Formats: sequence, structure tokens, C-alpha cells
Amino acid sequence: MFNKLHRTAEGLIRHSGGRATVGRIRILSILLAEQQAITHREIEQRLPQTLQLDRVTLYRALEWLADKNLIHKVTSDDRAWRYHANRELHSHQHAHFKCTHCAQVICLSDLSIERNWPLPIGYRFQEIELTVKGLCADCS
Amino acid sequence: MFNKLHRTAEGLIRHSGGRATVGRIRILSILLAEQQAITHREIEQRLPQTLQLDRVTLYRALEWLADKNLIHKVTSDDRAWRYHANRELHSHQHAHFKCTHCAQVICLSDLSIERNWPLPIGYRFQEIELTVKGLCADCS
DNA sequence: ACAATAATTGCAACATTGTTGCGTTTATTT
DNA sequence: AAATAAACGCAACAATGTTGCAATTATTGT
Repeated sequence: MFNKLHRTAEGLIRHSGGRATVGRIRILSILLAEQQAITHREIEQRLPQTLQLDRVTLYRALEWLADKNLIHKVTSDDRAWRYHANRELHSHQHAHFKCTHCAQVICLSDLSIERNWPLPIGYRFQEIELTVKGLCADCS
Repeated sequence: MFNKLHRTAEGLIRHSGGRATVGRIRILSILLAEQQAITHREIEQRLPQTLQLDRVTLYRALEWLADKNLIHKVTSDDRAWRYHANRELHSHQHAHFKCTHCAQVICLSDLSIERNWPLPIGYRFQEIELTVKGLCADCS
């Protein structure tokens, strides 16, 4: 079943017009297999022994994937980006939940956010970042 | 008029049951004088030549002020906390705006955020972080 | 005003996350 | 299989923040 993800990942990457390197494919597979948004560190840990990537390569691959809209970055309060695969109809405009105890981050995908926020005059809206904090089911 | 802020700051600090040190008073004065949420670095720059504080001291003072609810921290996507003085009736549950061009951060204080977010079963709500991103009046 | 003491500070050293330049390797094209 | 452009890995760096510990300072009690 990992093979399936692997092939999905490779297809998505080729479709975006980039090189299908082992690293990119593996990283995207990992993110596709994950329900939550995970950090750079957690991605590294999920890489097999046989394919340890340099930190820089990992960052660059993630940046590329985000550019191509295959994944998206989630801001957090611990100074670490978290990454999550973009499923289709998974709009960018959605909220995230972060557990203040175990630091787990999930997407609250059913929360659609209206974009008509009343900004001061002259200000222009681009996007929104919304994180609800609290305790997840395991920690509460 | 800076004297007034100074005295206000000192009063707030004493009222919170901590030592009214020059550093704390100055830092709080600076934050009280500021409309926007500013970074550690920006606070340092606003310190007078005669009172340059160590980075560690600054961090610890800010942590203490936040603990006492005299200021609050704002998460951002550039891995740097921003700090803002708590005016009364300035609830913690409000949104922030960050300009994607000049990185200015302001509080959208009239945006009250409902706290009834539909979380998955077993999850418990604590607080919310909402940042609207876009261009400020100067940059758009 | 002064000594005692407990809180605060500054220094040095470290941790983490992320970035840049550059020479080498690799995926793709021909 | 060779050419070529993209991707990689290394080393070095930058920024933000934290920890331990000895020195300093604000407050308290006399």
C-alpha cells in the first residue's frame, strides 16, 4: 500500500512539471500518508535508513512542493513550520487545531472561513491563518 | 509625556507584585507607547543608549510581563514573537493583521472571535490565534 | 540609613530552525 | 550514451530563543 502512495506522489510531481527525484517522491508519500501536519523533524524521522536526506535538501523539496501547491505550510507558535499534503477540495482557507500539550496539529477542514474581514481603510486582504488551541482527545 | 507612560508602567508592575526594575519599566513603557505589536529586536532598538539590556534579560522581562498579563505575545510566520501591551477591555481573543510586505503587525481589536468552534469529539477549546494577512495601507 | 535576602541581571555557551553559495551528482532529453 | 539543466550535499552562516551560574540590585526589616 505504500507503493500506491509512492505512485500517487510520483504522478503528482511529474504532473507539476518537475523532476521526480527519490527524495521528493518519498517526502510527498510521507505527507500523503499523514493525517496531521508534521514538522521537518518528523518527516526526517519517517525517512527510511536507506534514504537520509540532508536538511537543506528537505527544506528545498518542501519549498518546491509548496510552490506547486502539492502541500501547504502551517505556522505554529514554536517557530517550526508544519507541512501537510493538499488533498483536492482542501482549500487553503481553513483552520488548524494545535494541542497545547502534545503539540499535535490537525486541519479543521470543515471550518470554512469567510474572507470578508473588516480591515481598516486602504488595507487589502490576502489570506488568513487561524489556529485554535486547546487539548486534543488524548490529552484532555 | 514619556514620564507619564513611565509612571503608568511602574504602577502596573508594582501592582502585579514584582520588582519595579529599570528594565521592566522601560520595556513596558515602550510597549505602551506603541500601537502595533513589535518584535524583540524592535524593542531593543527603542531602548536608550544609556540602558542597553542583554538579550536574555529582555526575553525574561517579556516573559514575566506576559505571565502577569500586562502584555501578550503574537505568533507570526517569521519565527519571531511580537509583543503588545494589554490595554484593558482588550481581550486576548482578537485577531491580528500582518502586512506581507512590510511585516507590520496590528491588532484588529474590533474583531471579536466567537469561541464556539466545532472541534472533534473529546477536544477541548483553550484559545484562538487568528492572523489576517494582506497589504497595509502604506504598501498596497 | 544599613545590612540581609531574595529576585533579577549579564555572560557564556548552547539548541533549534532555517538559509546561502558552490561544487558535485543525477534525472531527463537528444 | 552523452549533454545539460535541475537537484543535491556540504560547509558555513544567521536569527531566535534557552539554560546555568555567578554577580548585581530592589526590597524588607531593623
